[in-house]
Amino acid sequence: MAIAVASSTLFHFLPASSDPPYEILQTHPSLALLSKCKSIKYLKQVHSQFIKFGLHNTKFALSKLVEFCAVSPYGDFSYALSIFNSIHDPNHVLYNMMIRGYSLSSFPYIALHYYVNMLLFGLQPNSYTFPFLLKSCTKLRVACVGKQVHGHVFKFGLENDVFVHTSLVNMYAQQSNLDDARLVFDKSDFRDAVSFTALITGYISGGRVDDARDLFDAIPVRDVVSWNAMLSGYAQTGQFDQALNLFQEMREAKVTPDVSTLLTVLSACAHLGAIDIGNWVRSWIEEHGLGSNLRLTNALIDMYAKCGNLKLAETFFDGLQEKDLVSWNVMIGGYTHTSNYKDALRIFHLMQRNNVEPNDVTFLNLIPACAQLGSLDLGKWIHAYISRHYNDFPNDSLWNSLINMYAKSGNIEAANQIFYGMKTKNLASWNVMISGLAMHGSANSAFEVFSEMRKEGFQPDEVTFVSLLSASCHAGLVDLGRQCFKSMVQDYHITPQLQHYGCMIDLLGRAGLFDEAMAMIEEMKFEPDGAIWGSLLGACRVHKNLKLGEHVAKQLFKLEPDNPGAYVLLSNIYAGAGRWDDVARIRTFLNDNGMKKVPGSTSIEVDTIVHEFLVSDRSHPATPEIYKMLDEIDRLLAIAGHVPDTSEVNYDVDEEWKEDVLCQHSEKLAIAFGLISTRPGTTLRIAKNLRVCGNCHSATKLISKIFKREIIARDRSRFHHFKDGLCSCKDYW
DNA sequence: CTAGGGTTAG
Repeated sequence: MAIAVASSTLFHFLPASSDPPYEILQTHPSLALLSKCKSIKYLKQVHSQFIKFGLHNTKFALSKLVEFCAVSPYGDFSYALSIFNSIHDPNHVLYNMMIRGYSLSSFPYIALHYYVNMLLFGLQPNSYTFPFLLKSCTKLRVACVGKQVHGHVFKFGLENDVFVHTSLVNMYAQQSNLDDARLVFDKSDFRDAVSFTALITGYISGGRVDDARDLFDAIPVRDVVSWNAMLSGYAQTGQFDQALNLFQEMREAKVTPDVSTLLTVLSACAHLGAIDIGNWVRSWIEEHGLGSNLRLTNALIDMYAKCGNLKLAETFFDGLQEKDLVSWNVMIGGYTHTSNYKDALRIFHLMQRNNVEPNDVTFLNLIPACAQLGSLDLGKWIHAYISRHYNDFPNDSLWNSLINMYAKSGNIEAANQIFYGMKTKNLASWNVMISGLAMHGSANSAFEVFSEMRKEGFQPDEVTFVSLLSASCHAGLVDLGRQCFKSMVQDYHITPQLQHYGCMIDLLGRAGLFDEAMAMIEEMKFEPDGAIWGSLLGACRVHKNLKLGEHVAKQLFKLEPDNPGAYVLLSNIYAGAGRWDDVARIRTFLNDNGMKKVPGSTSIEVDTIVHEFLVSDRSHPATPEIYKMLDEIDRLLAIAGHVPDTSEVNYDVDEEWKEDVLCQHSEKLAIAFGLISTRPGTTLRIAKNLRVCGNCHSATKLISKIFKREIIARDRSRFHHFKDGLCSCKDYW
């Protein structure tokens, strides 16, 4: 039934009347309607009901209306104002409601104005007034106003009210005035979970998580909110293991978790890879009918993805009828975090087809995938999009990420352009630029950028030095590396970390300075990790140092018994020395233990599509044409005098087969595909997941000359820029 | 008519 909508003029200047008995009002049927109100239109109908029943000029009904309009998310503040303004003599309840409404608004100072008016009209504030007023003061963040209101609490003798007391504690805690918060807190006899939690939150935001925990342990009766506050305190400070321990205690205490609890716990599981607790949370969610909660499902997707169960993550993702931006972003991020870059791109393309607008988080997850796959076309598209949308509100991380992407895609000029075009650079911008140059073997440029960085007043950190040392390493500049390491310690007071030693040992080993490299391992305070022994083993292979190689391999096996790469490297050293029995022994060992080498794969982007090739891959639709091109390449290589070196083949097989596998290494397949699918003269950009092998390196040099193509190849650790039969690494890698 | 946590992804 449609009810005439009441205009606010109807109740202007109505004579004040005394309310009917409270009991009658409280059970009046029109009040039940108010709680069901979901829109301002419906509210006006309820208002008409009040008029119909003659309640419209009772203070009780009016304060109910004002409360709803000022506080409910479906309310309308201007409607609250017009009602309040129509009342000649508002009582303290009506004033309280206005104060409450403004305490929730973006103009909390107006609450103070109403408080002053209330006093001017001779009304006494009561125990309900101060919690609202103090909330406004909290929002205002003006310490002296809060102090004055605190004074009024004493003036009106309300300091012993639980709610007022807690509001005071909360206000001081939120204003980072922990001393006063503690003072008020300690003075009172009634410390319940609420005031404890207010103080705990203050300690947490002040970084004093352990003090917060002491308080938490002292709470007589903990409720969900106090558990959640402590849990999120641990989560905020990255102590996810502590958060999960606390959650375990919470379960033992039989406290029912709410949505906030579950969100915090799922995020902790995602960070720690704690899939068991994650599974428990999942079944809890399903048993309690929370499966349709979008935020929880997003958190579940994130948790499963970060724990490595991408399949289940995507099942939940697919099951979502209504996906929001976060759903898409966690799915893309999940794939990026677990190095499934092609899938990250796949989800993004799906997102595009569903007409969902990406945001900066989408790109922060997507750009590393482009970088890793060398997907320069998509990267350029993102760059253009970002220039359009974020130029006025620069997001440093986005630009840094783009610099990294261009550098990793071999386009150092574009990286430079963004870098020097940035209005504000942060430390990460400098670091990412220096590391990009290091990857390209441009040690000189890397050190030039470093001195610019110093001139602009930036203090390098340990990351900067990793990049500088690796630049020295890729260029084989032993003296420069030594100087840099020394300067890091003496001039910049940075204690060398394992990574810094790693770069130095790599540099020294690669230069054949094995004694110095071993001395450095002895000297450092850390136990060498797999990467260090691995780089030294690689150096032993290059310098054919069998004796040290065997020793180093032994150390590596101890650390990483399941890493087939170490065995393959040693096998290569044996093969180089012609010790085929040892090669066979290793192969048998690997086969018996079911250890498979990480398959080499190379990707190349043609017309925005990334094509990925494995060794001897025949899955590509253009396989016949690719292999035809491969034959042509081999024919021309042979004419140019290229003889494959078979010593690098890992397994003891027939010479003929060896050469065959060599010719079908993934990079050669990618290059063959690039040659047949792009116009003559186009630069080919390929990205390999492992290190480039010697054969492919010398073959690619020749290919660049024979086919007159620049080939920019990225391997696991650096770039090779092939042109006119030469490589930018000067055959040193 | 009242106070405390939570705004996800990087």
